[in-house]
Amino acid sequence: MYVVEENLIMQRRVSIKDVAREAGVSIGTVSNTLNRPNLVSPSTRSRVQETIHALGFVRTEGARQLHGLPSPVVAVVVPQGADPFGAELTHEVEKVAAEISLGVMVHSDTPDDASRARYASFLAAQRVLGVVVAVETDTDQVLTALRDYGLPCVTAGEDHGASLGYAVHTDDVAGARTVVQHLLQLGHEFIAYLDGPATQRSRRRATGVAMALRAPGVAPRQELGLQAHALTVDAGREAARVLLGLRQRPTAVFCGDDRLALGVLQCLYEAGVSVPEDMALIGYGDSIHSATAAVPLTSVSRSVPEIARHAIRMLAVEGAPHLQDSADECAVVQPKLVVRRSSLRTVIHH
Amino acid sequence: MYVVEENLIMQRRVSIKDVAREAGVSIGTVSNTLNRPNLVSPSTRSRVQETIHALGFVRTEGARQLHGLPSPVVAVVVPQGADPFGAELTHEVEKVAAEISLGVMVHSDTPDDASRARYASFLAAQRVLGVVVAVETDTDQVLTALRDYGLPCVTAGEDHGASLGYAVHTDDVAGARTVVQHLLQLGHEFIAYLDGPATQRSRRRATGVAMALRAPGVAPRQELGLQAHALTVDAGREAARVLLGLRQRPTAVFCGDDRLALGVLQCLYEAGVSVPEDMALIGYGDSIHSATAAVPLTSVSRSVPEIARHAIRMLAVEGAPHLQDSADECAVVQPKLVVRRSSLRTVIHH
DNA sequence: TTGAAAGCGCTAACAT
DNA sequence: ATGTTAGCGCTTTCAA
Repeated sequence: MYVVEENLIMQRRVSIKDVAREAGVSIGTVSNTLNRPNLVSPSTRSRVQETIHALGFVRTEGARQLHGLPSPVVAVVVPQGADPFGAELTHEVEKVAAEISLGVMVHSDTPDDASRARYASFLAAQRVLGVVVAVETDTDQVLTALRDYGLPCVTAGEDHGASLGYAVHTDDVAGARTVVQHLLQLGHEFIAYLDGPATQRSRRRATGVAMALRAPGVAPRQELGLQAHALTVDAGREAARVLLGLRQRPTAVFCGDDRLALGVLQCLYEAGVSVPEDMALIGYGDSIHSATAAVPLTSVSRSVPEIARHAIRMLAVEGAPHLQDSADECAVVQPKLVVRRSSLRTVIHH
Repeated sequence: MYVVEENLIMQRRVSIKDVAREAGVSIGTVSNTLNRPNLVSPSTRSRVQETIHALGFVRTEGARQLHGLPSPVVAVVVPQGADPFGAELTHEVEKVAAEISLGVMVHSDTPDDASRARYASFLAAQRVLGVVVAVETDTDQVLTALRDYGLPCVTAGEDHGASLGYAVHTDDVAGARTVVQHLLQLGHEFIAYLDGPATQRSRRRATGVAMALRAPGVAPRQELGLQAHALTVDAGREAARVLLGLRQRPTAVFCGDDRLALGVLQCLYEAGVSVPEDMALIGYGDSIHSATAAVPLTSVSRSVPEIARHAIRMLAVEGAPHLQDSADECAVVQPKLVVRRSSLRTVIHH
């Protein structure tokens, strides 16, 4: 208490020295109390701890790092603008990181080399443990920028192309296949599949769709593939107009992204087409939008919490290079179909 | 180049010393080149800069802080779980922070003192410049925890109670009033107002609603106040059922939160009540959900980018205590009504 | 314009 | 079990 007041006036931080002086021990003992308590006698230990508490001492992380100790911080890079996946991943990474006392920095990616170099060097200066990269496009450029500064990276959610390294993503083939299997079980005879511009992920979804449709025992049915110009609500709405203009309309629409599905839903609402009665609608990603849509959307969960857990684990491994020469690792998590009202044939009132 | 290879093998970081040796100058000169380039002769300066580049040298922020330099990092504390406002604010804070080369750490708040103390001490150890607090409830407890560790705080969006300090929020009285004025202009005769549990913010909205309805020149009309048990989609859906059970239904519903409005929309959709034809619907917050809802929602934007800008400015001021004795500051930003289809009397097809 | 040197808060090796 | 001490990478006087 006595010294606290002094500090309030002097505006000087309480350092390990102050604790040492006040507790009548050396700074080495204070450091030991902090880092290797078992080396300190119980009586001294508790006295030091009390002093620490009384003075409100908090370690300066910066000073620890000078001794090569890893900084307890990871970074997440997400696309600029509203991105449900990026937001959810950030949140989940933060939760996992907190469990092992790691902090999380966020950076949004601007698609330009200069700004990438800027945040990469910033993170390098902060000596962060590693970076979780969750950008939707340009993944390779982002990875290159970060690795230029020697930052350990793990790609989350998106595909990395040629550049190898740690990565964790969802099994989109399985995800898409499950959706179509679900629709087939419901007896749909005409299924439309709407996805965005070709990416590794959309190609995997297309594969899954095809696998389900061509599976042995599945009778051939009507199908239609549509490509939206982007993974946005607007693009989804536009695509839906095409759908509604058809001579014969599909009885179910599977969208490769929740945002597309939301756009489709907007269009159907305006046109007075009921979901799921007139048309079933399924999204992908199980973003925050799925459950809160006017008609709660059946969607495929990418298991973001699992992705986050893998990512942090990989970074922790990189941080402590046990097997420096171990091969590049890539984890794949299984998606989960979340069935909601938008694909139910019989309307259930809860 | 030569030394780079060595470092790759030795796994040792390039320090200011290496640069000095390689460039044939003292470390003081390197430091000056970095921080006060004008004190260094052009020729030396460029030679040092080249060496820095060649060696891939990046300053260790931690070492700088030992000299009392402020850490270029701010933190944001948001509620745990999906919170559209928290997510948007984090994103906007990050954007503003990046402009002045500040990094951003995120922490989600768990409503328990121990975990609050944990992240507060973590942030204190990181010597962050300050903390933007954007929690929905328990604001005072969070502020107390952070201030216990001497962290400069600014409350964003939510109200702080007794505890003073920097704060920035939206003028909710004006926001709510604008909504009701909008509905009155559209000729609505029976307006329902649905909000969550009483908070300072909901009380301000109620005031705004009352002001608009009791304004001089406004003829008395039918009105109805409803209170949902929480600001969630589910709570909104439940409340909407009450609304639909009424002998006479309101022609417009104003919700104190977008999530409530989404719930109402779900219920109306199931019941076959068209928005806006049968019932106008307005939300609050202009979250990501507003524009993407099946019927794009008219809502009140809280001007999150402005809030973020104020918050960062306040933190920067705290960081550099010019006027230590200046009074506690509180900024209020004006909300904006964003009109979308859900409140349009005539349906416009785009 | 530059270099030398002290010291920031802390850890860890070493001495006692 | 505890104290002493040499740095870690950097900034910042102070001298030259």
